Amino acid sequence: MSTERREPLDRRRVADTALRLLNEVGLDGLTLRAIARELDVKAPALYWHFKDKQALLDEMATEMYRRMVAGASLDPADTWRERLLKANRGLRAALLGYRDGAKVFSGSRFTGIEHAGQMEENLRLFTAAGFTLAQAVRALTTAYLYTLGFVTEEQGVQPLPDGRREGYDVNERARLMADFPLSAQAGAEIFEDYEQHFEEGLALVIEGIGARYGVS
Amino acid sequence: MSTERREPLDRRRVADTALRLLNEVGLDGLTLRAIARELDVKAPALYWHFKDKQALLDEMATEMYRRMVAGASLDPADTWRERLLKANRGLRAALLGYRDGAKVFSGSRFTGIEHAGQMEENLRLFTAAGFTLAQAVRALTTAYLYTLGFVTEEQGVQPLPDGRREGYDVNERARLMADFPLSAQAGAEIFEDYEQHFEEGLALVIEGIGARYGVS
DNA sequence: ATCCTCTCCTTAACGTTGTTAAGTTCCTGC
DNA sequence: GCAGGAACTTAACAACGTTAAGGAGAGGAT
Repeated sequence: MSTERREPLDRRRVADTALRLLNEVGLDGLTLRAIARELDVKAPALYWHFKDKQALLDEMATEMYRRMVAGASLDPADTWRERLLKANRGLRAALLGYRDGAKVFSGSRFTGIEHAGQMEENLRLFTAAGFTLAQAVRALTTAYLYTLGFVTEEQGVQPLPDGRREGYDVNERARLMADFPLSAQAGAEIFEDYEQHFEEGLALVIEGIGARYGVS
Repeated sequence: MSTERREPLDRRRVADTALRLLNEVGLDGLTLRAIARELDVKAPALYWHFKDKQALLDEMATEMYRRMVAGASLDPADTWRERLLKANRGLRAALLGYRDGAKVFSGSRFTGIEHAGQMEENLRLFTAAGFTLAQAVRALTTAYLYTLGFVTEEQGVQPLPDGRREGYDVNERARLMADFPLSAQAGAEIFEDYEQHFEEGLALVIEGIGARYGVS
């Protein structure tokens, strides 16, 4: 009777399974018991590999980042503008790839220092393009924080790729805001077409970097 | 023996107390039982005023916003640049005023439409300054999302006004990153002097708005 | 062969959490 | 004096993160 022993878990496999489950049940439904069940193991077993749930979430965030980097085609010959566009579009896509992706990501910390590779590459490209190190850091983080804020808000309104959480019907909203004509009219500008609005905001940030730091 | 009856709670008073408690115990410690205790009431009593905990958090976010608006000195004669500076500095200060303020804020939704007043004012100022409505919305939200992302990250590293969460010692970090010289050197640019770095990023966004939309 | 030790997991349990159901008290209008 | 609603309490539930204790199996040393 099936004496075959499952081979031991490791942090990566756990994080991998947890990320898959995240898309099915969301962050609220992501309990240690549910993750353990998926791995054919009991919940306390996870404590052999992680000191607590936050450590598991940290590993999930790190794994998200690994996949993002792996899926990115970063050409060392990119201009800094292209790099900023690619990196932040890639980040947004990566976060949107998971339910509550932005929340998990921004609530966690990377395990290890793998992420430094990508950062180093970016800083190298920017300094080579004429930025001081301080300017490079400011440019990259400002765009990064904008993207993180954007997707956080986006996923707050649209937790799932399809469908919209209740309370954000644009017509209903406009009716309530009859006394605030501009705000009412702005509804479409806020709650529709996130793709294009993200691009526009990112363009603003990039434009600002070019203008303020005088780098073309 | 003290036949005096406490006068009934209301949503505002509950949210007010919860916000005060938030600063003492943080979001994790903010349980319904703790809030109720503070109000000299049992936990289920809160369900008379709120349908669930999220509704209470929503009211807290709304109250945070109310206070922010009340504490802001928005001159209708502001230039759009001054307005963006004031509004976003004010937002950051408001969020930093509470432990986990950014998390509570971005995880919640406003109750009612009070917030539309401020928004209307901003849109009016921007359109009067020559922005189209779409541009005005994009300018305001881009800055808003940057600020939200910034403070979220800031409070992730520095949950309390003083002291720093473990794992972010800048020297230790630099040692680990010996193989990534630029990243190592960038540590100070990332984890020190949030005040100034916030200002610099905000300046970038504002500069981008001016440049891209051709409004001086 | 026997014993030891280390890895990896299970069983059982603890305290706490958000939430619901049912009952209680007090005030108001008729 | 009675009905009814408003504003609570008491009691309980299932589920959660986490800990303590122990057990199965592999590998090496004696």
